[in-house]
Amino acid sequence: MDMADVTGFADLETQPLAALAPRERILKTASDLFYRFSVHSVGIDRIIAESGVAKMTFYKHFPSKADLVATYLRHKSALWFQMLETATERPGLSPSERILAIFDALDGPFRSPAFRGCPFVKGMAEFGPDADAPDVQATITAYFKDLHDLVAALVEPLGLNRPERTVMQILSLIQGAIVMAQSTRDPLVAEANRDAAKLLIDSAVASAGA
Amino acid sequence: MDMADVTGFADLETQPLAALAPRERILKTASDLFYRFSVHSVGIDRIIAESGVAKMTFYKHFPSKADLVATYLRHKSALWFQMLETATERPGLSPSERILAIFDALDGPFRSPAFRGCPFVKGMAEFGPDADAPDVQATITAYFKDLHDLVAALVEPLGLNRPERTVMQILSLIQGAIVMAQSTRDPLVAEANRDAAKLLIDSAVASAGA
DNA sequence: ACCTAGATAGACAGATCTGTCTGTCTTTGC
DNA sequence: GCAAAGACAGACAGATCTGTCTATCTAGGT
Repeated sequence: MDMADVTGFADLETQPLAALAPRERILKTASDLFYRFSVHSVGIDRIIAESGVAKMTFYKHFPSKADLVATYLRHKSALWFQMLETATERPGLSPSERILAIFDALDGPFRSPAFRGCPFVKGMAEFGPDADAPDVQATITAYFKDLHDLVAALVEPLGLNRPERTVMQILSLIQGAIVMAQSTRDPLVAEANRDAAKLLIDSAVASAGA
Repeated sequence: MDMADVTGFADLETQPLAALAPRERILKTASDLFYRFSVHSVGIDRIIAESGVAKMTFYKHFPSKADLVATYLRHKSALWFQMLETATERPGLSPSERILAIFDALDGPFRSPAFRGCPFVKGMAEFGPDADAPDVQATITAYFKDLHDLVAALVEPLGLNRPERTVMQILSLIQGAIVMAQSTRDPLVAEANRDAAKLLIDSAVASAGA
């Protein structure tokens, strides 16, 4: 699936800020600030100022802050799944290796000093089920469903007896790795959890073959 | 370690709200609201109103909101470690079973409709390394260190070759379970991760014995 | 050259947030 | 029964937040 068609963000990550069109400049600035400081800590005025845009221009492109937040999360989701798909769809990998490729892909981000954890776990913290922001909540819910479906699709070819159980364990190792990478900055988290996942998969495959 | 001495919260969880002294009433109200809606979403005025306390009384007991937030987190930490210690120190458990007891202890909270994830992961989301709230950040950092130390102490008697690696994997399964329990409400997360932990532990013990 | 669409700067309204202050009432110890 | 300490209600200040509005400027298409 080509996310660029859906989001229209193009290569927003590599362009210099000043060269971007207003809408992309706003989104990139907001994305950086939201991820770094949390959504509630960053006001519209700051995003306006740092993206060098007029207030009316902002509200022309994003009808409300909630709208910008939802767009920010969809943007993060698109980039993240793009990375995951690149890693897992590499040709020549066995079904098991495709799953483990997720943990290899995590290693780079974990080592980045800008890494601040999972935007969607952070999103749940700020916009939980009791919040009043349906768009944002729907985006977060969709992310977790999509990640589940991706892992489920990778587990399916293993032909396990209880695939959902293994899917849940793999997802736990992924989410757990992200939390651990954020709280301790230990660079070995990704590798340690990769090995844990391998053990789980091998064991599940072995008992399915019996 | 007796947390009650350190925190002085006593049995704040079971008393009816009106019977509590002002300080405890404030803390219980704030704790519920912060956990449910996030810290930044709940203003002092709301805490004042719902705890039925005067504003001056509030500021007499808590010099600032940041102070209340740090106290809230220390309170949550104390309760959580109390539960963990009760579960893991039960007599008659083998070293491995003590570790697995953590996942058994998670099962109850996961099934509670009031469950909203880990207060400290949420805390990191709102008060990350770039925030300006040293007390709160220190409390969060201390929590992750304490949890690490608790698991490390449980892993130590297993006599593994690379205990830190197993500690990290166990911690990942714990944090991952919490994230998964919050995002999906699947009641089987705790059990699935308990089994994953058992596999990891047995495998690590086996290769240490060799 | 002109006209239109969109960007710019910045004032403004209304709500909300933290924290301070005043003055009255209630409770408690002696 | 009384004095002292603490809790009460609520106004207030100053900052900040989202979102609206006006009025000017700039860039492109024809």
